[in-house]
Amino acid sequence: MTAQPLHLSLAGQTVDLVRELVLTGEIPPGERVNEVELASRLGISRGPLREAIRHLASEGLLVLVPNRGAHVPKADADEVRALFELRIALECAAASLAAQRRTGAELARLREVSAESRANYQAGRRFPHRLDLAFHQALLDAARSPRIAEQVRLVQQRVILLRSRLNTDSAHQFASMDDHDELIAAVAAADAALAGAVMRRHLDRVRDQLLGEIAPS
Amino acid sequence: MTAQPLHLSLAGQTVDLVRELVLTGEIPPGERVNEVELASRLGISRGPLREAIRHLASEGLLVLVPNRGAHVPKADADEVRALFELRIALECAAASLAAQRRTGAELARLREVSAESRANYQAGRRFPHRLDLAFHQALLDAARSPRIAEQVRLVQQRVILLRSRLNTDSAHQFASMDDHDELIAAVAAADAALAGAVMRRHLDRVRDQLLGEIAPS
DNA sequence: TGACTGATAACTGTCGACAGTTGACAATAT
DNA sequence: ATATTGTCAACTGTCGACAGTTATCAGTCA
Repeated sequence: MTAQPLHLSLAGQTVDLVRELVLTGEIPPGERVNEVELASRLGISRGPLREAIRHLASEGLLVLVPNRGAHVPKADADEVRALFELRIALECAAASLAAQRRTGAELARLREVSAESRANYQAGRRFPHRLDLAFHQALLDAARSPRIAEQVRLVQQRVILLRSRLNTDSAHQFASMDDHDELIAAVAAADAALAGAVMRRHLDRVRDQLLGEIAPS
Repeated sequence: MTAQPLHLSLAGQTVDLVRELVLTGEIPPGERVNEVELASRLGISRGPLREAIRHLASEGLLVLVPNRGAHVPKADADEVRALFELRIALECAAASLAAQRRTGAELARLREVSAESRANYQAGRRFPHRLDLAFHQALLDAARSPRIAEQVRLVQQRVILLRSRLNTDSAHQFASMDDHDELIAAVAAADAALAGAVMRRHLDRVRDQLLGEIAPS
């Protein structure tokens, strides 16, 4: 009953499992990860767990300290700024590419996500984070740049880690939806420069919002 | 004689070691990596080697296939284009940031590298790849964006892997040095938009050069 | 002669155990 | 009472061995 790589290797499954533990805050920032304890809790050996930990460390979701194991990083304002410089570089490029390459179907998908967001919001519910991610994902699909998409996914994970237990206020949500619609307009007009500029303004706003919630805590 | 984490863990050393094997072409593209053989050749156990392999895979220097191990990826033209879309996004952003943030010392360093390149070239020697890397590194330092710098390093590695045994013709080298000097001018003038644009043109050229050398092989 | 099928060898995936290091606690001296 | 030092427990780093999977090759049948 040792190996069962029926569909996905044990180490591969463990990566997703531990990733979820980190992103949901079940392993809170600053907390050290005990290999033997977590391994027995997951019912696996330390080998695959170690591989999973190393992998998540390469994604930036864990920090490795020699002989002292891994822990979830807790970010300060400087880290937020540095991370958003990377995110802005990637997503602005993606927005420009999307404006140049998008097909009609991809444009329709963007409008679909936007419409669902506004419907949700006007029905009194909040703007779910799920739909925000869906929008950025749809834009990434339209950009059709697999290497950029890869990196954006990794950066988005780290951003999620930052905002894991932060509540977003509704004024900012409204502004975000407006940004999204402006982006759709730029992409529809095939205006690469404008799409990049709008994305930049959007992410600047999101970053400042995050900074405002982190600093005075 | 099992563990000797005197300064760097065995797995950490192995990462650098295998990275060198891949980048120098000692393990050529397409070649499969045999864990037991390589482990015994390095005089270590399979555990640390596996961790090193996984790490390099996360850097894009190896590709993992379930139950079939790892191999060095060999890139086609599409992969070159996709990779350069990422590189352009990152390095253009870095160039713009460098134009905004550079100090006098950082500017002097850029000019120093450029001067050394031209001296080397005019002395009849070729434009060493080492100096090209040094220039991009100096620009990255001037940008002072640690997260972007991290990713640029990883992308540059993958580019090195592509051009591992390609000879660069001297006309292109001359053009590259001109691009570099234009970049310095833009950075010196603190013109972020121009710096980004020049970098984009530079990398477009480098990409096309690479594509020209790969296609007819 | 060619295609199919079963055995076999090579390799990856996983596990349990040992060795080395680190931080904390307690005992002692000042 | 405080600082110092020796001991120890907990944890990470590493190893060798076993289990499962995949690809190759020989043998058989049409």
